[in-house]
Amino acid sequence: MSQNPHKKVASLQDLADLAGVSRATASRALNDNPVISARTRKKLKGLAEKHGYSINRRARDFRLRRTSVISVVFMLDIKSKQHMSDPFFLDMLGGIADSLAERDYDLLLAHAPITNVLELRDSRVMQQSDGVIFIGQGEQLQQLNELAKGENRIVVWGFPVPDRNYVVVGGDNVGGGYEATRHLLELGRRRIAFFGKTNNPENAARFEGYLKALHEYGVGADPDLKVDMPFEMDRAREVIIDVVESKVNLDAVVCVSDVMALASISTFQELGMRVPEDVSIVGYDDISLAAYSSPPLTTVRQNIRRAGGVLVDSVLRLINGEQVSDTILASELVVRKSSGAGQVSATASAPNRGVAAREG
Amino acid sequence: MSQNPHKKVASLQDLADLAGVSRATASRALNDNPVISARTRKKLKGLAEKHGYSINRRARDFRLRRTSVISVVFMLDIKSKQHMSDPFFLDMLGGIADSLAERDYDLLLAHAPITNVLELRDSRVMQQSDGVIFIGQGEQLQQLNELAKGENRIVVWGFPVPDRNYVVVGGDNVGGGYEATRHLLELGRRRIAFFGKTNNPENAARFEGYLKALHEYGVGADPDLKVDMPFEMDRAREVIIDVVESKVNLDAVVCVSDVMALASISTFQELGMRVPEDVSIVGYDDISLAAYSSPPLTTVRQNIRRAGGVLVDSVLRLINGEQVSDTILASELVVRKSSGAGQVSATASAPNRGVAAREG
DNA sequence: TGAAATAGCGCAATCGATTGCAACTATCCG
DNA sequence: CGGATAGTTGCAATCGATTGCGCTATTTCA
Repeated sequence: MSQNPHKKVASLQDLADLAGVSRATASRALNDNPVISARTRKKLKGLAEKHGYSINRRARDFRLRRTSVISVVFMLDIKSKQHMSDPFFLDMLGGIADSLAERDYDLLLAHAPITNVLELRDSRVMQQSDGVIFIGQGEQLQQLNELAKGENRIVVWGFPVPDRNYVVVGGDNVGGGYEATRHLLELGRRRIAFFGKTNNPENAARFEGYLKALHEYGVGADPDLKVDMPFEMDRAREVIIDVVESKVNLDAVVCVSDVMALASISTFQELGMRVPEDVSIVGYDDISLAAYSSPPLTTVRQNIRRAGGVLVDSVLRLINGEQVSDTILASELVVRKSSGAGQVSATASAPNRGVAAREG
Repeated sequence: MSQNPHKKVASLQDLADLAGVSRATASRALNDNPVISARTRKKLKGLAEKHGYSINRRARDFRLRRTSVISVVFMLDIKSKQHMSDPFFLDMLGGIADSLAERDYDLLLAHAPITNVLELRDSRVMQQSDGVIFIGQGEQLQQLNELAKGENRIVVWGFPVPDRNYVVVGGDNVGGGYEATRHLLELGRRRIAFFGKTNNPENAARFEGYLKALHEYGVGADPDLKVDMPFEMDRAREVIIDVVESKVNLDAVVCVSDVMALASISTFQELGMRVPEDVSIVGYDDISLAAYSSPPLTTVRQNIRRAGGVLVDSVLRLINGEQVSDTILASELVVRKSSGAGQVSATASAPNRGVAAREG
């Protein structure tokens, strides 16, 4: 009945009046300040509940000089489709958004200026948020590092390059590249190409894993088999066609993304090559379509949603003044067979969740 | 040299002191209040520029009792991959994020509670933002409408169902379904299936367009050809297999999404059917992979980024107290041929951008 | 029993802006 | 030359919370 009395309880003052105490007491009671007696606290919390009052986050943030906002910056141009259409990013964003919501933070979404990340310095991304998560390092390692200098609230999804001013959370790219390549080697392939630009540290690490596997199996690395793929799929196709027409001998491909792998499959098929009989392909990311391509795509899976959680966790701990160390999340090779049978997971590289000691 | 004088100019008061005026004057000057003389205004703006001062948005928002935040709610569960992995959503989100940034608004990302949208009522989505954009109506038309009741700051990407309490921006689903089907009819197909759940108004509209085209060509609609596809691709495959094994005669398929179309293609191929020789398929959305599948996918394209802009525009006008009417954005059939040649666009359905008169 | 310690709460300043109203200063005109 | 008018600017309240400090009772202990 009296669920909602006469006037709305909109502010702390209203609530305090209702309880016959001061605003200060009301504030302390709701915040579990131990200086307030249990009786008073209970009374105020009860009233708040009853009248559907909850404290005004904006006002509190204003008073406490914080924003309760974390910026998320995609380092890949959100306008051009270069990479953004990759479902990978949406999964990542979903993971981050959920984790932030749980911690009662808002999310400010942005994409990096293509020319220079430093332009962000005077933007809302840096000025109106408590912390920043970058997805990918892009090709601007220097500027990103410069931007992070002196700040202590920046976390980056990517690769732990030396001398950085930010905390890194990343997949095990070396391990992923290694497993992907090893899988092909185990299948008996020896002319294994690497498709992808290695001008960013993540792909470079995957390439390193690729080389490592080759070496381990005593297979020499042929420079012709390292193909610098553009992000845009139109142009990637052209490059593939070039490669095939130049008679480079190849029987397998490690791709830096599923999107590229799928595009490669269809290009090869159009050129009259059979997949996987003539050329066997491994992707990266395990996007949902990977399972339903023909043939189904074997790929390296990263636990993206979990990664989102770790990113959030790291940035919030940073803000909180804690020491935070980097995190490398394990990747997992997902092997799929054309047989149409189910999919089989195998070999996970070692997890390595480094957590620094917390200090009171 | 004197780029950055002694102490930081952090507040309006600092700036006012510097200029020898009051805080009030400083505020008015920066906000181009005409009551301030040009000389004073220029002086203050100059000082602000010189000292890198910009007004504190949080404080302003607090004073003005607004948030400068627009919530974006995905009506498809962001956790399960059901539909979320569809690149469609990321494109949409990108369009919205950019438009909001241009208008100096923040974005609060959320996904709808699966059980009941009404749970949002007491959440930050409704309470701590100035307006809300829903992406998709989900299957909760009633609750969504209930939630929107009395509010005047809600815009939904979807289908304009009758008696709604919100503004709708949507694609021309009837037109899209129609064009897709007509394309297949023109190819001589007559046993055209429709793959997709029609329990939401958008897909129902596409189905309506499908029926319309059939009717126009004098082809009867066979209930067996309307297949209620689950969102999850694993189960969708099973359904396709069922359909094929039940010997339903079909020579073409209209799919409600590209993801479903691509999964269908590979399933058909695995079952030994040739695409497009035996069965011709049309998708919906034109995700980037559509162009690079084998065979390349003919599909219906919606201008997603533009849609994002229109959504933002609509919700901001609503907040501003203006009258806003619904918008239906044209869709376009993108025809792709297996030949490997370029792609050809054809036939756009009529645009229909309804804009209500603005009132001073 | 009286002084000191403690518990519980209120006063009032503060965060950084906006804005109605009052006040002040030129300028203008009869 | 005096008052009216218009053009500028300042005063101070306000948005909704948090928090240092001080003030009363009440309890504790010698």
